[in-house]
Amino acid sequence: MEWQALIQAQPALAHVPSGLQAVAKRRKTQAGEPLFRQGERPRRVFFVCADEVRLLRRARNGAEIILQRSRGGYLAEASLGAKSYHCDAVTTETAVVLCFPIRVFLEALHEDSTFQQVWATHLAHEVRRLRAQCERLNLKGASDRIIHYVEAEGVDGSVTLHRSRKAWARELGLTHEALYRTLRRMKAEGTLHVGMDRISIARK
Amino acid sequence: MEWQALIQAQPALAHVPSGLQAVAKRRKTQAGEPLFRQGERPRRVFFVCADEVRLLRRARNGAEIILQRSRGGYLAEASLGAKSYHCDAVTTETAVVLCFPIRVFLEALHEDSTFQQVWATHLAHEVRRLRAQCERLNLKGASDRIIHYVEAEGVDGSVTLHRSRKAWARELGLTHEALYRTLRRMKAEGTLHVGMDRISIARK
DNA sequence: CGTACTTTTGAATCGCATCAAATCTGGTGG
DNA sequence: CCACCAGATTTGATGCGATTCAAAAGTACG
Repeated sequence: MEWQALIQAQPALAHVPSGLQAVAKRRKTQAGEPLFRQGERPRRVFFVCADEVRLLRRARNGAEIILQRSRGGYLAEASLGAKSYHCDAVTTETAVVLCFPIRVFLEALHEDSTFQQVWATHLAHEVRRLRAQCERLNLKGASDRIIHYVEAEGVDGSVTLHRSRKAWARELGLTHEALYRTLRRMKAEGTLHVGMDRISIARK
Repeated sequence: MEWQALIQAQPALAHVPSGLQAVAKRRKTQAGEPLFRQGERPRRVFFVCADEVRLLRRARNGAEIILQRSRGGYLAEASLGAKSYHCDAVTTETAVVLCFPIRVFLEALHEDSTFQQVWATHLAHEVRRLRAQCERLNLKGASDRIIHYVEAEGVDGSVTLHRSRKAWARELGLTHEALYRTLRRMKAEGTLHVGMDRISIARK
């Protein structure tokens, strides 16, 4: 497995100890293939490299309750101390994931204090990011969410978008139509500077 | 400081090593008092015991960007590895917080492997909870959010609410009016069983 | 008993989702 | 090179549902 390229594409994989790298396995899944099921004893930790994996529960009324949609990053971090998975993990498309045996992962955390610290830092950053996103999603107006995103995720009132606007819209909890329209309006109002992939808030 | 009572009220404070307990200080703040400011070097980690503390940034256009509203729990976990705070922390009312010196906190994490593990587990659970909440807030309908909440936060299609419905509405990203109305409608439809503080989803 | 807050219901408004469709883009293969 | 296709981008018209404003009744607490 070519870890150089992996880390290049996924910075969150940096600092994974070599012993853990050695036992990690890449896996390409079929669409709808389950990675694990609710109630099973956790045996692996996953990292989503491409496409999408969903954590979900089946509600009593038949509905699918999506707990998380992951398109990159660690999956089910909480399964590291848990006795059993508390939800299902299924791929919506052909997904590419890394599989780490939980036992080795825990050993690595326990023995490698650097990795331990990197892991805690990773989790803390994730917590911060998610809390900001929750606050953002609590805003009702589309323009409020856009401004919040730029101020919270960007630097000095300016962000670079690395993905399509459609994907951005989904992260903002808006339809792409609403995002396009609001961007146009804010640009016209002079509230926002909109470049190809650079969005800035007009100062005052 | 009576830690027994504290842990009783705030389970997240369990497993804090005695050495760290010893140097923690309780602090009652005035309304609007800043705990720290953006750019400062982190010196303390905080735990909100009562009332509310907000993390925010000042946007260039003058708006206050709320990154997090905390009404209980650790605050600014990410400041543990950071060179500087990346936002302001201000109290909206008279708040009660615990202050831990960061240096001692880091030492405790480094030397006490149990605490280290408890901390990582705490962060992982927080990540899981927050991801579920983000998915929930992406749902457009009020009833969808209610069902999602019950299935994700409850057990076997049933939750016990420990706070007022008004507070619940805010967590769901709804006005309290919308929540009351939707609960009434779902109860009438037979979708939901609504008790005093117990909400259950009708099975099929 | 009065005050502050939650709970509950009503009516009107507004903004986003939805449906629809045209244009533009990058990539694939003939 | 051009034809073609899938996906992103952009704009329009419509409807629904949550917000907003308003107000009344219930509840906890000193």
